Amino acid sequence: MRKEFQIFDEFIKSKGLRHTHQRNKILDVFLSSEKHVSVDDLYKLVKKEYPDIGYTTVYRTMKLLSESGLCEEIDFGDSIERFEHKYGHEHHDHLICIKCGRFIEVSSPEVEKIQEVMAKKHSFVTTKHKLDIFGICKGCLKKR
Amino acid sequence: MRKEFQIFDEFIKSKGLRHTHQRNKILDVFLSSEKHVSVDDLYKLVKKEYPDIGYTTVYRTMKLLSESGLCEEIDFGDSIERFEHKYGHEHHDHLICIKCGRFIEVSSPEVEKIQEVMAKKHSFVTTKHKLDIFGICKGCLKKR
DNA sequence: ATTTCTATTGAAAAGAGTTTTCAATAATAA
DNA sequence: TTATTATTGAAAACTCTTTTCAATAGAAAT
Repeated sequence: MRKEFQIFDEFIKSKGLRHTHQRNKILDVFLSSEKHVSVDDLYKLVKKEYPDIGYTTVYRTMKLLSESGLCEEIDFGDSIERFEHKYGHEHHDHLICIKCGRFIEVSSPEVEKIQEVMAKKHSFVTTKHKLDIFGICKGCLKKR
Repeated sequence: MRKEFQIFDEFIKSKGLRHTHQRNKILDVFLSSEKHVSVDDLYKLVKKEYPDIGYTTVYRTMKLLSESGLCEEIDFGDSIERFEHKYGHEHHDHLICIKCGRFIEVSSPEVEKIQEVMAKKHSFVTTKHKLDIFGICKGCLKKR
């Protein structure tokens, strides 16, 4: 059993919630999709394998997964909520193509430093940051 | 007359659009509010001075201002579209307080460098970036 | 000035995505 | 097995954004 299921089990227990087939199946489908999925994306994926699971349950389960720390709500500025895998994934930033919408996950330890410098300067206690770099990707450049 | 009105005039002309009282008044109110306003925020401000101007017109005028380069649509992740002054304002990043929602505009030339390094690494041609640093501000820290 | 043409306006409706409601059902403890 | 109550799914309600459409008002031509 993947570690993620244990984490979710513990979260469920600690909150006094209940185990359900739906929740397990939704977590399973989420884990097998290594992308940034919206509720609707995930609902469609879930539907393929488990047609009886409703949209609302997917929505609510994703909120629980967020709370449990297994995923994180991200925002690419298109007003659609997406969920990113969090367990076993280092913090990273995004390089987003404004032509095709594809993105690359990148790491830059330098940003951590900037975060700290800014924090000191303005007496903030910082918790996290989000850096999105926009541009045109290799593929889209070729197409021209 | 502020330079912004000239820019807007030129934009209007170049697009074959028309001058209207409403558009001028909305731009005027926007310029006098040095904050990040949502359409609704701005509508309420406009309403105070010009009660006959409708929400839709405010909405549409902000789209025009964005096109003309006088403002930029920004996104603090709360699914509300906000507009930031652009003319006469350097690019900056945000230090956002997760307690009170207030933010500080900060500059960090280092991020530009990171952007370029990332670009080269992944054969991207980058156009811009967006860095939001989250944390707890001075004021909120004191309140504890 | 007046007429003509058509961009603009504001109210209302439509969209799009998110969140809540509620009766039926299913998970857990007794 | 029974009792309790969290969960589910469909539908409705919300919230913010965008479009529609008939009436109005700019701007150009007369």
